[in-house]
Amino acid sequence: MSDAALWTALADPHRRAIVALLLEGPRPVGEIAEGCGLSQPGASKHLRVLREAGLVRVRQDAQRRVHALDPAPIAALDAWLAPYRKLWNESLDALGRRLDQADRPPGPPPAPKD
Amino acid sequence: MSDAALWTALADPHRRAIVALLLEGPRPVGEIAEGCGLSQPGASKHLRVLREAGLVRVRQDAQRRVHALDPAPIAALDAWLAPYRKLWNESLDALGRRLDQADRPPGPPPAPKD
DNA sequence: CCCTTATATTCCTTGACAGGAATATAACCG
DNA sequence: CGGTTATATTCCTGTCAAGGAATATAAGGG
Repeated sequence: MSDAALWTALADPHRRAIVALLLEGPRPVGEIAEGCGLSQPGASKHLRVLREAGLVRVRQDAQRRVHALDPAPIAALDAWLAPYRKLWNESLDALGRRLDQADRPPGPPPAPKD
Repeated sequence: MSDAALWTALADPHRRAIVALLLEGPRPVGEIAEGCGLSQPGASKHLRVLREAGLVRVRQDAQRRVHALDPAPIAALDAWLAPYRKLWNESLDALGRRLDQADRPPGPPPAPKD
């Protein structure tokens, strides 16, 4: 639930692989294990972490437990990212301006760079 | 540089704090340490990780080493996030539809979306 | 040059976590 | 109920990363 849990959940490459796999659709544990080259207990444990981070939800289907992505935490990540995205766009702008200048070397220097 | 380095760098809460602080502007190590409640060596070590992940770049100013965010990895994160964002938007749509239906239980189901 | 400031690195200890093997639990089927 | 499939949990072990203390390096100032 906490922000920290989300980050630590996604810090593991196997768990990112699981998440990527689940993007294609819900899957039972067995398929996830096979699809990611994990042992069954391994998959189970990773899924637990993902579940506790809220990234995944489970639906019981007979003996199978079908796991699916929960979009909410993704939104949280997106929100976290937002302020930085601004920074990134600004820097693209700056790059654009710099390339622009490169075309016409002479002229008044805009502002001291550093 | 690798994707993994980026995730593990951001997995640590102190490092996320540093990144958040640097969002407000470049800072020398000392200020970062103080601003995040870290020891000086602690800050130095975390900054190293961030640097190796490409999240931060350094400019030398006399004895001080001024650290600033590098926007590129943020863009990488954004790219990673993109496919999931679609999922998230779809789910918002679905929620909207469901609420819609709840208003008028009977009636012909709306046309398949896509 | 010595001294001070600013930062980096090393060493060490501790705690978290991943993976494997074995076992426990749960749901279904005859 | 006994057996079978599907999944979860436990125990153990090794690895790795974080934090603290001490020290090294670098740059500047008198």
